[in-house]
Amino acid sequence: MSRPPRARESVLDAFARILSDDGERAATMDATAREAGVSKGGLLYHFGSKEALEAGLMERMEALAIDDIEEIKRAPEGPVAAFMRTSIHTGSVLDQAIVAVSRLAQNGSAPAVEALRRVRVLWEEALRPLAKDETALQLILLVSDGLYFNNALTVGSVPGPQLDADDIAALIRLVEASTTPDAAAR
Amino acid sequence: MSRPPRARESVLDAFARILSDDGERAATMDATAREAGVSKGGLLYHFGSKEALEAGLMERMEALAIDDIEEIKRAPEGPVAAFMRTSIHTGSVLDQAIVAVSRLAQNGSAPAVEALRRVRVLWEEALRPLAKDETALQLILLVSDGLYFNNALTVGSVPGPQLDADDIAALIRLVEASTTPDAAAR
DNA sequence: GTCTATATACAGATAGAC
DNA sequence: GTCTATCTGTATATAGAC
Repeated sequence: MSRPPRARESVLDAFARILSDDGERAATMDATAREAGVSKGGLLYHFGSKEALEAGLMERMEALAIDDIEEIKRAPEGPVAAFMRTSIHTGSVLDQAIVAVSRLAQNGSAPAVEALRRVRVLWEEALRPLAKDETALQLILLVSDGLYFNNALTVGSVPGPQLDADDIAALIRLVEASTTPDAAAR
Repeated sequence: MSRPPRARESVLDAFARILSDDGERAATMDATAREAGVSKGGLLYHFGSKEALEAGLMERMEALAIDDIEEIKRAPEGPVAAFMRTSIHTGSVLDQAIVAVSRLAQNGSAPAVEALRRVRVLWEEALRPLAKDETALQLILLVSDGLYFNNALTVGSVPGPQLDADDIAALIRLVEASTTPDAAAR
């Protein structure tokens, strides 16, 4: 838990940004080094291979997800609403990390698929006590996945389908009404 | 509308299969030619560039989607249930084409993003008359997107989270109850 | 229409100077 | 710790034979 070197963090920032904004093909070690302001040799001092760089990103994503789940549990609007609200593109570091890792997963990285699945299980466990049954729980998670999928399609300068704040609020009310046992009693 | 050459179709089959099963990085022109049983030169006779190959795949996806929507409209179980059921991984050619194009979209292909958006609009238009309001319509589409996202994460031999037939049936009932005006009257 | 051979560019990774 | 220079493999694309 010692503070990590600044250059190492800059490299991870750059790698996540390029993966999420421009896609996996663009996220070369060369482009990552340039964006981070270091040379390719400098990058390779901190991450000895592309695989190691990807592993570093996944580790960061899981740490951010664990923090996020603790925040969501204490959210005044309730965990379900907070979870859904943070599933739209907020531009948060966690958001970016999840989209970045999902790009790796979709290009054949088994460790990335496993890391995403672990995070999904953490969310399931946090939200299960609030859902009226397993089907309701899956509905909440699938809507969140759908929001992420739409975020993830937005590459380069072409925006995907967008929902505004009112749309999201209405969607959260509908999902809560369908999935939580005491929705009518609120 | 003349019948397309067999070799051309084989190439598109192979390209879609590799994109969907192994990811964008694996879907090289070399691997596609090998899988289709033609040489690289042979492939390049039908598709003069990678861009042309991608465009060919998108055209096929949109044609399949248009057919699929007509089928869904006439489904005995109702369009919403039929739409959701075909959103899980059925291994259909349309399924494979959509996952394949979404891999291109997530690697920076603007035409792929636009093609997927056009298909999404077709689904919206087909399902809108059945949803009680716009929020309900978006819920249906987002759950479908979520199912696709989970399919899409399944690369190589690592399976993503899976729902069995009973889970899907329960999910369809819950979504229909939340989104269609006459659900109680059934 | 389909093939082989080849040109050009760029990826990941190594060696070794500073 | 960070750099430059370089090796090796592989991607897209072209040229031209059959």
